This record gives sequence, structure tokens and C-alpha cells, in this order.
Amino acid sequence: MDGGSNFNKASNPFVTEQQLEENDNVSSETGAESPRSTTFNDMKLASHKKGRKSIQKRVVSVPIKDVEGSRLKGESAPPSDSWAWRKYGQKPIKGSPYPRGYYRCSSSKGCPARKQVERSRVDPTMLVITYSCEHNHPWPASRNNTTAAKQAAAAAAAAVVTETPITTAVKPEPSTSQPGTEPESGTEERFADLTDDSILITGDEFAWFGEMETTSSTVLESPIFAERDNSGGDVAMIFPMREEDELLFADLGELPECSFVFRHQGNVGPQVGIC
DNA sequence: CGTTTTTGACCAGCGC
DNA sequence: GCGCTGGTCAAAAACG
Repeated sequence: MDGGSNFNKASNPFVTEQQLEENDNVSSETGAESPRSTTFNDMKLASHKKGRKSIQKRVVSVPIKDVEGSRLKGESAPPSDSWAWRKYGQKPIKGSPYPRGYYRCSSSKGCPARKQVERSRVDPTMLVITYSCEHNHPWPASRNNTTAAKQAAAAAAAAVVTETPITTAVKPEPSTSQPGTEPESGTEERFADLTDDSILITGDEFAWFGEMETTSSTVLESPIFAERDNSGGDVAMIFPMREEDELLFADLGELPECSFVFRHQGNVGPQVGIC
């Protein structure tokens, strides 16, 4: 948690990230037993109590036009990324003329990841996506075989690749040992490494966040990060686009769950990490 | 036929 | 204590 935030804070200039740790409401919901629908209640508690585990949130702004390219239908269709998202609700938000869509990760069963998509009230041309997930949950594999993934891949392929990859970086000190190819050890080991401070990007299970927006092509920076970027400088998160995506998708079949691609700022080729 | 989206309702948290 | 708002569920409809 704390460790992971290093990365976040310093890193990604493109992602507006507000990592909120919403843990602990743990205190006393316990007694909350509701008189009525138990099942419903259980679920409610379950969801609300997720607060027990730290929940991190990341806010990403994406130009709608980018999104539109991949969007299938509906106003709030989220940008396609490497995961499957299922919409489970939509609500008008006070103060905003645009409704907010609620999506849940459907890439794998029990995936706690969620995201909210809404149009920026400040800049209607921007889509604000808030990802949230509790710590330590197993990340779903990229949906390489799903239509969404294919679409994303196709979009990536179709996209003009000349655009500079967004980017930036990763870890301050590229340890030479970054595996260009995945080590053969178990995923867990890898994961362990990744979650370690030694790693970068993600430092936490949010590695997927990075990958996530990557497919959607352009991720806009948020003011928050812009500032950090200026001051920080040494580390930047990378959101490899297109090319990497293609590669990623192409290889996904072989990659274990939750893989992400990143590149060192200094021109070290793209690297793939798996958590 | 299976999966996803839509939409209304319910509940919890928060502010007044 | 009450009302408002946000988040989630679940049934039905739509879609591939």
C-alpha cells in the first residue's frame, strides 16, 4: 500500500490518479444485520465492506474521440481495454449533465475490479474513468480471446502507429534483470517480484491500470499528475500503445494472467512484466 | 443459448 | 432524524 503509492505518485503523468485507500470502514458494520432481505443484504455488505481491504482508485481521463473509435454503442460505452467489463448500472450524477456508468470486470469470476465511466463535466470531450479495486485481488487475464480484446487489438492495429507512444516510464532504476520474456518460474514468484518495491509500475496490482488505458490510445493527463511529472521526473509510467498492444495481444495467449507491458524511459526496449 | 445492457428499486453513508 | 446522493442489485430485454 504505502509502497505502491510511490509509484503512483511519481509516475504517471498521463493518468490522473487519485489513489484513495478506502479501507476501513471496518469498524462496525458488523452488527449491521438487516432485517430484510438477507441475500441482498449480504451482497450489500459484501460490496460495502470491501472497504475492509484497501480499495484503490485511479482516475483516468480519456478524450472521447478516442473512445468513440472503439465504442460499440451507447453514450457511455467505455473505451475498450484489455479486460471485459460488464455494465451493471448507470446513474445520473448530480451536478453533471451526463450519467455515470458503472462497470464490473467480467474477465474472470469474482473479479472485484470496477470502473465508473462518466463524461467530464468540465470538459465534455473528456471521459473520466475511475478504476477501483481492492488490494491483492488476482487480476484477470487479459481477454485476448474476447471480442472486446479483438476489437481493441484491431483498433490498435488500425491506428496510426506513428503517434508517439505515450509514455513514460517506469522504474527509476531499471534493474537489468527485467525479463524481456517471462521467466519460467511461476506466476506467483513473478508477482512477488512485481509487488515488491523493486518494481515499478505497479507496485501493486494496479499494473493493469496502466495497461488498461493503453489500448484506448490516448490517455490524457490530469492536472494532478502534470504537476508531479514536472517535479518528479525520474519515473514515469508508460502506457505503451498500439504496437505494444498488438504484441501484447498477440502474445497474450502465452502470458499468464495480468500481464503488462512497459518500457523504460531511456529507450530500453519494451518489456513485459507479468504479475 | 449465453452474455451483456437497460432500468427501476433498494440500501448505506453523509450532510444538514 | 430526515433527506439526498451514490453505488449496487436484479429482472427483463436486447444482442451476437
